[in-house]
Amino acid sequence: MTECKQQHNPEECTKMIVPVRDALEILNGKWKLPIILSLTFGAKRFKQISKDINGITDRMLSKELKDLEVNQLVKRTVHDTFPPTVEYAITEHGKSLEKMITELRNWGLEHRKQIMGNN
Amino acid sequence: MTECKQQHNPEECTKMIVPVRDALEILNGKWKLPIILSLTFGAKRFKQISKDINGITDRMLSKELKDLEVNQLVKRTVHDTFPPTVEYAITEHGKSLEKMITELRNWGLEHRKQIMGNN
DNA sequence: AGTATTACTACCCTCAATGATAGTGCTATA
DNA sequence: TATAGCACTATCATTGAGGGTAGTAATACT
Repeated sequence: MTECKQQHNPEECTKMIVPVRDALEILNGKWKLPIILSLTFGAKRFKQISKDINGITDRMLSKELKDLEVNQLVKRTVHDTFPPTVEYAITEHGKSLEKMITELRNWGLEHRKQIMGNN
Repeated sequence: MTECKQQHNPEECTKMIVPVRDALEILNGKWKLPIILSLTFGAKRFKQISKDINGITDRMLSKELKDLEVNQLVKRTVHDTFPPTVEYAITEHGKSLEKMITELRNWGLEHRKQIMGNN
């Protein structure tokens, strides 16, 4: 971490923030990270993902999967069986989110403890 | 990481997702992580933060700071000088987000490279 | 006298995110 | 026969995130 104190170089700080905002733009909304996490446990089909993620609607899942595909985080594969089955898998690039999601998850667990404690 | 394969134990996966969703609920929106990152470089005043974060309006900054305060990620201190100055600082609990934000930031930088490459 | 700064609050508005519900074409199962 | 599952798509409605503009009380600068 470089320095970015109030009195020093405020523009440094602005620059640090940019890639965070980039990332947030790709991963925005309630559902993208849960979907990615679900797929880190193996390729899955549409209905399977929707069962993993409590409360997501088909409409949202469909849309979010499309977004993730466009951003190369998820790969969609159609198998030409009868009936055709569709499988979603995480890409290498998607896997690079694993560490970050783990940190987020741990923080979520910590936060719950923290809030419980301070009542 | 415990196992959570399609054929094995789908409920495991659901459980893994819960704390991620908890975290996302606290940190949602475009602005909270940028604000926290800005404050990891030292306590700052309102206008200073708004200068660090390009594009945020006073209205949003005010609201997000309030949210962060409620969730004990940011501490607000009023100094009774004339005129009174208000200082925002990150809490210990807020600091526990640092690793996660660093991971997110690195991913943001990686992602930019990735997307540039595949055109 | 006029303008700027600080740390906001109030009001109004728009649009994107999300939710609810239903439908489709096909197959498998009871 | 009918019921259910799959992988969606379409339509409609709602909500909330976020933006635009303005105002305020106090002081400080020019």
